[in-house]
Amino acid sequence: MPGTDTPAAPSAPAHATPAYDKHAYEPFAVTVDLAVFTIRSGTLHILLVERGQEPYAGRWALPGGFLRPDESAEAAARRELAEETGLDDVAGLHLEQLRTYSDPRRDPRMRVVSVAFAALVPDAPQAHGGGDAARAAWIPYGGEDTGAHGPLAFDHDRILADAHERIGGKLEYTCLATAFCPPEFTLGELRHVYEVVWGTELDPANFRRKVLATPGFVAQIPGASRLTGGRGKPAALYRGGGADSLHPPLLRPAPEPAPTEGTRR
Amino acid sequence: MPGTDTPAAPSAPAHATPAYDKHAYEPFAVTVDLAVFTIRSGTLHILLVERGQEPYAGRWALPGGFLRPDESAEAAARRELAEETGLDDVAGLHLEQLRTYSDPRRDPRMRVVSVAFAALVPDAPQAHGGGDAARAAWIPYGGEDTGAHGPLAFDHDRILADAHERIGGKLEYTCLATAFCPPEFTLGELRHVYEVVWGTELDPANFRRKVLATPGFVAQIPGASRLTGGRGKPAALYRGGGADSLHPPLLRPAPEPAPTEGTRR
DNA sequence: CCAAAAGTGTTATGAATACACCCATGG
DNA sequence: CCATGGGTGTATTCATAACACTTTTGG
Repeated sequence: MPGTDTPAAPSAPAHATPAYDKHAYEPFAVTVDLAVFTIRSGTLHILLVERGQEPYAGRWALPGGFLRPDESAEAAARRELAEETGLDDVAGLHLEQLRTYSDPRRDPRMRVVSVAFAALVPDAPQAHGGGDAARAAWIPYGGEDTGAHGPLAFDHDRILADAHERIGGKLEYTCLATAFCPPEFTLGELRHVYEVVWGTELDPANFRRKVLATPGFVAQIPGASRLTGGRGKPAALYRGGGADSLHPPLLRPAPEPAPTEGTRR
Repeated sequence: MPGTDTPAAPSAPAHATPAYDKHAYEPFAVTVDLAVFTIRSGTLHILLVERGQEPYAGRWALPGGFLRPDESAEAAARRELAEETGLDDVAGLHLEQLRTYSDPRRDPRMRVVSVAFAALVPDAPQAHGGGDAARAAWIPYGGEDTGAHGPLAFDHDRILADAHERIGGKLEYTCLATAFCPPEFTLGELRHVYEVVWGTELDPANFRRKVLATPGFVAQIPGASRLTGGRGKPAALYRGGGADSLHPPLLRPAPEPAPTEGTRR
């Protein structure tokens, strides 16, 4: 392992320079798993595939696959993202490493270490057939309870929850929210991203001010405007502004009462 | 891969239930690498080991090692932490997964996927001999430039920089700083953690108020006080308060002038 | 007495909140 | 004309930053 030559690797000759004995150890499979979020019909959706085989046959699972011998986890994740969503412009999508799940018993078949990623897709393409045999679909995200998708296969409920938490947190101090939006969007749509991911309501006026006061968050498209939802005044259109960090941050409202414990502040 | 049974795994029979063909693929080695920080004589230090063999013989590297067949990356990291630091109470130390580094060419010898961790040690034990053959030592952290430790082996400069950035960020919105401190500490010492990690100076008065106003950040030890650095008034002693999140956050001062670009608000 | 650090107080500035209010559109 | 959402204005509240000042120690 890069780092040290420790006795932790049994029978690995510490002096072997060009290569270790590649088959001296029980092999690890390394995979990527993807939590792909989008907003469809006003709510948060997640891309899932239905498993055809045991274990967990019939359950929903996160899309994913093996690392190929010559690709990094990031490359594998982006490849899977393209395959599973059927999109072409995958290059521009937000894709971010979450963490690695390595419990020895997370897959009953063999030792599988999985690098999990979170991805955001602006406009969900059709449920799609997918490049793979497995059926893929956009499923409403369940949140705390496992919602419409029921318990997922393997440790994917955990991964999904971690991914949601990460995305929600990143909205606070980055301009990530625009990654959920089409190239041109209204401030109402941008606000809706926050509301859907956080599960809260935000004051439209204050949100507007905050976003506009942050240089580089959004840039207005001069003449353009669009009707949203039929009713109401046409809204000005914006593009992402190039910035990626948010100073000062846009903190989500604190989850009011501490459960069974002391006062806050 | 938990998730889908994709054709991404060549020659893996999709119907094989109890086990894949374990040796059908080029094996991946999975390791952990540790960025272990501490504060020694007032500055940030990092635990490094000196490499004895090629590649990168003579260079400093992050401590680390292989995952054993039956342990998770977290377990392996904690085991390595104990081995390399020589500490016993490793159970209570802060250890957090950073991310996974998987570039196909990051180790010239073979395919190595490494799960990196960041750890904090309150009082640095002696430089120690270490359980391993390699020499280990606490080296002053270099920051942007590679400082005293020179370029590290493999991609460890990158890992170390990522770890430092993560730690610095987490100080903002968690109570992590107490993990750098001994069980009993003064507010000046706690402030020093922030200053050393962030590389800035903080107003003692405001820092004090902020910390005390956050419920659960610290708890005063009634009668106790201690002299710090010889000079000055004796300071009250505190313990960690059990909370782990910081609401509202303690933001680090913005790095003053944007390099070549617009005004900041 | 002086330097240094702990600890207290005060003020000014800026941000977030919670509204009230007007505008433009579809029904 | 009314419901709906966009957009503007404003007052209150809260947090922070900046800095003056007192206290307690070692030299």
